[in-house]
Amino acid sequence: MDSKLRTWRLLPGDDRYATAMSKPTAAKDDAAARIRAAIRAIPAGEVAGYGEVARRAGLPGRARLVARILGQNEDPDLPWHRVLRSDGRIAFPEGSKGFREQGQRLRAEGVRVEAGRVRGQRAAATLDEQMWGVPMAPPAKAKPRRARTSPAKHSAAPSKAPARAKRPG
DNA sequence: AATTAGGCTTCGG
DNA sequence: TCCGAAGCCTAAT
Repeated sequence: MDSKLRTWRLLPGDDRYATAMSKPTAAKDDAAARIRAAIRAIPAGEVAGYGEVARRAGLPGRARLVARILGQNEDPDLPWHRVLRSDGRIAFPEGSKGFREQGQRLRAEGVRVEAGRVRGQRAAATLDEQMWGVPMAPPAKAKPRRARTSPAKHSAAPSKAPARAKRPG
């Protein structure tokens, strides 16, 4: 009864083959690995935003990828709880399992969490800020940073069809 | 192959 | 603080 079960493989010719082979698995694994590394690099008692983690991983603009990686993560040692939204709030829905756990994990490290928000450092925007605890100087405001998140469109309607506006915050 | 729904997002207004 | 729009990525149609 095992002769059939163990030997089939996905081969060229099978229509699923092209799909499987076209996936840039290596690149994705690499990105995921870097993201996890960036998260592990956040010291206990400190926090960082999704976007910041992405930046440190060399993936500017892929904040949501960070969220996705965390969602799939199975490594119990990964300090996922140190990753917050850019405004310093916990990303999970208030009252959810994850929300509570993240809050308690952070508090266990001495981080002040009030109403689902971290007080003190609003999810360090930069390495300097994380190391020094405070921005060295007012960031002026010039920050054309946002590669892929938020286009900073100051006017006019989209020339193309309105992209599906996702869930309201 | 193209499109859609959704999510641990983000920025600006 | 809340809301809308834009960009990212995956699984399901």
